[in-house]
Amino acid sequence: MARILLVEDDSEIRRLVTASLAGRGHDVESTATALDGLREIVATSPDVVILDLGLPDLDGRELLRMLRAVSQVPVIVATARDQDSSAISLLDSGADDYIVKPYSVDHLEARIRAVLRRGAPPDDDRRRVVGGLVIDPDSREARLDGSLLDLSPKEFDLLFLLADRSGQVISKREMMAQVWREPYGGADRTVDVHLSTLRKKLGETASAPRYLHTVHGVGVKLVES
Amino acid sequence: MARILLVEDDSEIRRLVTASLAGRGHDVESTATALDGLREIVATSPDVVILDLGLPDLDGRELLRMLRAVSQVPVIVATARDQDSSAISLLDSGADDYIVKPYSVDHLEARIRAVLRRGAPPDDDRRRVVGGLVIDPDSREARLDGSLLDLSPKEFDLLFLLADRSGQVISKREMMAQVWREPYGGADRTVDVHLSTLRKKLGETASAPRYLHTVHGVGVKLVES
DNA sequence: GCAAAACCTCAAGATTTTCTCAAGTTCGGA
DNA sequence: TCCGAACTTGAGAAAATCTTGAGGTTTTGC
Repeated sequence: MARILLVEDDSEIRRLVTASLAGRGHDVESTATALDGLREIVATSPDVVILDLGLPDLDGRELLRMLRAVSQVPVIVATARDQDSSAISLLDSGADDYIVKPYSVDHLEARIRAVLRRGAPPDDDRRRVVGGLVIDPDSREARLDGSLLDLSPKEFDLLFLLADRSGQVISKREMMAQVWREPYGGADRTVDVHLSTLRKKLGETASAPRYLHTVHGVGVKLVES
Repeated sequence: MARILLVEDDSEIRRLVTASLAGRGHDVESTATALDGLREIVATSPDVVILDLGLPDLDGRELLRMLRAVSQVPVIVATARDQDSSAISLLDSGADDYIVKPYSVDHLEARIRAVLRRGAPPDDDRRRVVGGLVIDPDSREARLDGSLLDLSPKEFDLLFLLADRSGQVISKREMMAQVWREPYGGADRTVDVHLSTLRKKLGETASAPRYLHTVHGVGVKLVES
């Protein structure tokens, strides 16, 4: 199911956890030291890392920092109960979840599933992608070439409408109907203004468009280049 | 009734106890060595472990430590009378109860029922982790960077709702429906005020959010940074 | 090439939404 | 019953957003 790297210095625990996760169909590697762990992460890019604190060679926070410099792999930190708060505070140092020892393999596997699920794109996401544009109505985030756009509500709705039917020309009347709530007439300049601000935020102009192409006398369509 | 693992090197005792517990409807496995016992625990996740001290291959305390590293299974330690004090001291090494040999199966079964009743560890927990935020609806505890937050009921429910769908924008209407029980309208400022107190307790403000991000005209979403 | 129509953009004013404080009100337990 | 925590409500201020008017630019039709 998943490729897992266990970094744990206690060889007995390592053996047991490895065996039981492998028994559940996972592909498990393990190392006894932080440095070996780092090496392994770089070499094999596992899906999840389970990282024991209290390793002999490196402090956990230190390791996480180094790890995050080279990888985005989800990390589950395992810690003894008396180090509890320390582990939790690692969550904002780049750890994705934590588990308190002693832990059952059931719990561990639940955590693994959770972090994997978290990273994986949700089943039904309603994202729209057009060229370098990504528009996600659930988080209401729009990105252009990876960087977040700061859009107002109407701007976002408008962009999503256009992206949802990218390639098609959409009339201003239809925009008025979909984004605003006014199906009747009222060909306002309001739409124009919003299109204008959108273009500005997309880094383009009406006369040199990259995405928002005016079709004179008809409407606007969203296509790349 | 229960799935029981007996770890006992004396084959005669093993046979007898197994037979009589099985005769009372339990599902009993047994092993003769500590290492086999560990393996069996990992493989089958029994409900209770009855652990004889004085096993040939490992010291009891040692075994308990290893066992606790991988499992939360309740353990009843069985010990000969002359080792009595040693068994009691194991109680704080992770044992859940102890029984002195020779014991009757009646007594043993009473102990088994007791430890099972005392606390079946929750199968799965429904914790949500978002950055340095940990929200556990089972204990109704929320932690920020490891320290416990003092939240009122509504505040907790609100935070959990947002964390449960972190990354997604949640409308105030939906909060009203989920946290309060008023699916109809009621554009109240109540939600606003609770969000405000939440932000205060999270050590952030609306204009400089760390977790609770307002999406103007739409709602609020919980994401880190 | 010319005029009309359509379109674009700016900037100021209007509107809506949100935030927070403070003052009630309710509810449950001592 | 009384007290206190929790919740609700009201109001004003602050933000953010939306709309509108005016003027300039591009396109279309002739």
